[in-house]
Amino acid sequence: MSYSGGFLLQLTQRCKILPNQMKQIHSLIITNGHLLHHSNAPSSSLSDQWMPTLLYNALIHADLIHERKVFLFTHMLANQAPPNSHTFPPLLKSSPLPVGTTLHSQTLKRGLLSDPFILTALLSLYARNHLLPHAHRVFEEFPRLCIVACNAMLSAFSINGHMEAAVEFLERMPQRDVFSWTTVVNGFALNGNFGASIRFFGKMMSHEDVVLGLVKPNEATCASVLSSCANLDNKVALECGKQVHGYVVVNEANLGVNVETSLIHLYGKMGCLSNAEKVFRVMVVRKVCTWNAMISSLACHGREKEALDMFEKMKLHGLKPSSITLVAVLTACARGNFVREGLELFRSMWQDFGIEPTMKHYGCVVDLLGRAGHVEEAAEIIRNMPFKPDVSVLGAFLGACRIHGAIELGEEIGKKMLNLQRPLGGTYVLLSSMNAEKERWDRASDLRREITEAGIQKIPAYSMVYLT
DNA sequence: TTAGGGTTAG
Repeated sequence: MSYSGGFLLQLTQRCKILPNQMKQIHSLIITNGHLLHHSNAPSSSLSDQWMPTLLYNALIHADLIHERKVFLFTHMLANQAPPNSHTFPPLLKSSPLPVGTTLHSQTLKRGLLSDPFILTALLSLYARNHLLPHAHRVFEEFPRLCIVACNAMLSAFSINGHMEAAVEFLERMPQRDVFSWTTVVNGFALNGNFGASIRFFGKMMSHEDVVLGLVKPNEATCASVLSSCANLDNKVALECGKQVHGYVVVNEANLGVNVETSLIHLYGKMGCLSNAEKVFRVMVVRKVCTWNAMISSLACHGREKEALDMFEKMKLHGLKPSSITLVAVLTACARGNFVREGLELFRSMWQDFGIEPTMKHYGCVVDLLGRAGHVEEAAEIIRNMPFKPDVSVLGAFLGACRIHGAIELGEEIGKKMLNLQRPLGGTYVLLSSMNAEKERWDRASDLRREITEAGIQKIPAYSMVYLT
């Protein structure tokens, strides 16, 4: 088996090969008596046995697709190019658990298991597959403690929800860098404890690491804490977010696209649309997620038409909408009563953008039809879904049934919802209210009684007005 | 000297 020059060239073009790597590849080809002129050069063949470990490593590192990395790895073994400590980390990083464990034994067999880069990659492999004890065992294998290994261990605790252990570990580390602190700030957020994430950021800022100038929060830290502020959804968090915004403006030459996107998300979610727009307008680089944040902010605050205009603009900028963009745009359609546009978009999203509708998209389109009074069509969508609807989809439908008095359909779906998961007080209340509105008092009070009998607590709803 | 740890949108 052999590589042709054309294949090699294709591979190197697809991968991000550095100039000096390219020179190495080129010189290899020349020393083998073959010359590459241009892309459609006659396919000169290059025997694999001349491709040394270094070249395979460069290709494995550069390739974006895991399967191709594995292909190159097996190719390398078949051609007696011995893998070394540089070969495994990029492979392990993209490996699912079964492949990763095989590679683990390969490193053991080849005597590479004391290499810190390989150990870090193994630690992360087990951590992201929720095998914390395995990760910890790998951590103990490190011949020398280093800060990167500690940070990987911090991340392992965070991913697996052991935040107390993470904090304790961080406090006992001989030294911490900005990665250490960011990992924990983000860890709390990962586990849904946004308040703790913000408080921990505060702790970081008053810790001697920062006070003495040993550590300085960077874009990742700020993006992470801003996202926690947005998710916490209260006035204190908005104020905290504004402080972070101020900090970044004073301390950095430019904010960076991730911080800017988090700011748009924060301001947009809190209803400060003018602030969100101000950030958006002056941005130099905008990513798909930036547009997503702006579109959903507009969609959720009564500016549905502008959200749709923004979507058009995004496409004009040559960006490819993501699954989340479609959720935001469909939300805008549902709330703005753009039924035709929404349905068209939903039906063509696969064809136009290659995006498969998920539960969220179904939820949006059921909401879209339901709000507009097309209850039967909404039911039809649910019946034809390729997977089982969850409470969000059924809930949107039930809401529509209530608004439009479709009591029979509502009862049917309501029952499904009650069977689907642990009974939710809200579902009973909604069903009961629907019956009450139709003056079916017996059924309404039965449902109310079922709530008490099942020992379900309905969390009282509340509204709040912030004074600015 | 081609390598390891933390980043935003629903």
